[in-house]
Amino acid sequence: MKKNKSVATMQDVAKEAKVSLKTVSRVINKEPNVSTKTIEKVQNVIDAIDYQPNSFAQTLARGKTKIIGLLYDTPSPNYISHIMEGVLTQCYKSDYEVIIHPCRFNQLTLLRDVELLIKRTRLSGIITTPPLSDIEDLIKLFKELNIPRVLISPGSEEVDEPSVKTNDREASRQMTNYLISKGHRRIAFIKGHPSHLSVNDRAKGFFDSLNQSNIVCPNELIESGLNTYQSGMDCAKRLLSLKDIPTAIFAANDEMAAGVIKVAYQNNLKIPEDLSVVGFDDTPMTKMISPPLSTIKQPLGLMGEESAKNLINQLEGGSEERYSTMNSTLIIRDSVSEMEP
Amino acid sequence: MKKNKSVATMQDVAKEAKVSLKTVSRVINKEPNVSTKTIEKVQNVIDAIDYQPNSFAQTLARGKTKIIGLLYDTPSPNYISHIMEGVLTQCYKSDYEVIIHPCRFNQLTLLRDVELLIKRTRLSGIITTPPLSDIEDLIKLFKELNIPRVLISPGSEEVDEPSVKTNDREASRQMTNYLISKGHRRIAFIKGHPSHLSVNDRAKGFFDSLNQSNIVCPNELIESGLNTYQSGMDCAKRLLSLKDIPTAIFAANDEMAAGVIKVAYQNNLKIPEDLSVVGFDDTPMTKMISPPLSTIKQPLGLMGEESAKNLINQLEGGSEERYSTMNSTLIIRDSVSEMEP
DNA sequence: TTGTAATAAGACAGCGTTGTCAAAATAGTC
DNA sequence: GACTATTTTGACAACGCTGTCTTATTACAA
Repeated sequence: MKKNKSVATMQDVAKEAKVSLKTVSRVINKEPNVSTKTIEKVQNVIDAIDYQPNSFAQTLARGKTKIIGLLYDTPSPNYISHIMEGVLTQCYKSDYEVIIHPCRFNQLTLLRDVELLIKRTRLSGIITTPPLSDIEDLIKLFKELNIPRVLISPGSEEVDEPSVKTNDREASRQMTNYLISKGHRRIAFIKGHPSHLSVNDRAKGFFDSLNQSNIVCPNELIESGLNTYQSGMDCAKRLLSLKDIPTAIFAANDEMAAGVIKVAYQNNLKIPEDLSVVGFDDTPMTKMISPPLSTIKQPLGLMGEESAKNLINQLEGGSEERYSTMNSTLIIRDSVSEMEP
Repeated sequence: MKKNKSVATMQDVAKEAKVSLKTVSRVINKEPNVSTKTIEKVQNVIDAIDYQPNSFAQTLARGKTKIIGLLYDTPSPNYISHIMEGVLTQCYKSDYEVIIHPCRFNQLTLLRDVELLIKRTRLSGIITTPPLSDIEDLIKLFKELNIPRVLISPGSEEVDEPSVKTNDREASRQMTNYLISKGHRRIAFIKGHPSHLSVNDRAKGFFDSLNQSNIVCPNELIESGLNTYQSGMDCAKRLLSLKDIPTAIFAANDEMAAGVIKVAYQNNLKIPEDLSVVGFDDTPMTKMISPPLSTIKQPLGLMGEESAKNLINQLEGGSEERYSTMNSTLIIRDSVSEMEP
């Protein structure tokens, strides 16, 4: 424990600036009641010796951490990396650390696992991504531990929890409107994984639009997939073997839409001439398949930022909105054709 | 600072088990010279009150952290999320925290930024991903700060730094061999971004194979892209407007390969009948485009694990290999045709 | 049994901050 | 100029753990 070449400490600053430890502390934390002269003096020393406060000592002394946990469960790489980027950006600004924690949705130990994480790392707040945002037991745990939290895209319409949502239902409605405006009337929908509630909001928007236009959708046109490429193919196979196939298929995510396109080609259907297809998520591959897929884009980075903002706000006692809704937008490419009248 | 309902502390354990603080500490850290009876007694109390050591106090007292920084610069979501997964898995096992830090490759402040990160969070070790692994100034900084590190896929052949590499050159050679075995002789190659050195190892393997088979590759068949879909298209446009177009195109990554396929279709070429295409990376979209793309897969998760293992080993004074090489493997799908003899 | 070595347990001082409270300096008033 | 307010600074004890050094206990031999 020699202090030979180790990092500069508050002591060093205090000694050099000829003030007390506490005064240095005040300057660092921008506490009031320090004369500008002193601030300047101390700040100069800090800059000169490139002093950085030891966050562990700070944390210990303060009795609370500045760490946010981001919980996720094998989402698409695209999803998590953009959300993460947003969370990191915001936390960096506000001087919070982020701990990324992969969970397994249907693992028995999930709850214990998360509880340990919280206790072990003294997380000050938590952000969850789907499908974790819909696990009631998890939310109950948060409540019990009394830990501030923000849920990203929880599925159920009325959660009484701080959350960041997107207007997916509305975006779906618009997309369906768009299909209708192009003359489509026989439109199929492929729902997402049953336990991903938020993905299933998308179906609601689809029906909203149909109802609005008084279009009746026969049951045979509603399929239920598992969010995967393969399941998209499976659903498409069924849809395209109907006697009267749909003129357009709306898949609840891009991967399934890609599966649809694959099967369509196998059935010698041209896209969009013989079949229009749209997806949801605007994953990078949508630009690379043929034809480029029309889809809906969530502002993932912003959602990440917003949830961190919301959480930090809770932690620092602000009183802003607990809920926020962000806009998903239609991305129109070349996978939808105008129907002949 | 009441100790009202806060978390259990070592004091609590010590009092309850009727031993000294130090003894509890010994049990927790599995230090020697504690009787089994005492261990059991203490452990029981720990379990009973669900005590979790305060890592901040530990860190402060120990004088060193157990935190690993993972530096990345806007790689593909697929790449970073899999690497991250591996790093997290390994660190979790060894009880290290991970801080993910996005950097900007060509940002002026990069060095200062990283230096601050290290000082501020007292990182005990660092893992870098490409292209950061190739920034000499960055590595110089690490050396100056004397911080343990592992570079993932550094480009230059002989780095004297702990690193985790893949045998991309060999895999490229094999892929090229495969093309040759299918009867292709006029094969084009699209190189990657010039500053991503590791991506350019892939070109070397290509030439290795050609040389081995005594095939001469005219300059017009070598293009240089930027790792993006768009640049793949640009290169393809040039290649496919040659008088004598290649029968196969090997792109240094999947995105560029997808661009090639796009342009090929625009030129009314069938794939693989009229043109064979292969990529590199096995990104998820390779399965979803038509035809499914033959490519090469890096064991990203394992690479992440391996780098964390390597780093932790350095930190804990082990003496294992500083370098490791992992195997990338050919993934054969349907984008290559057998040439007529 | 006594003496000695080995083993087990404890006392206590940090680690680098911040919070509390008291003291000093300054400003403001009559 | 003396006397309050007010603002600015400082002393000192936490925070919860680990390292060092001591002391107590046990094991073993003679």
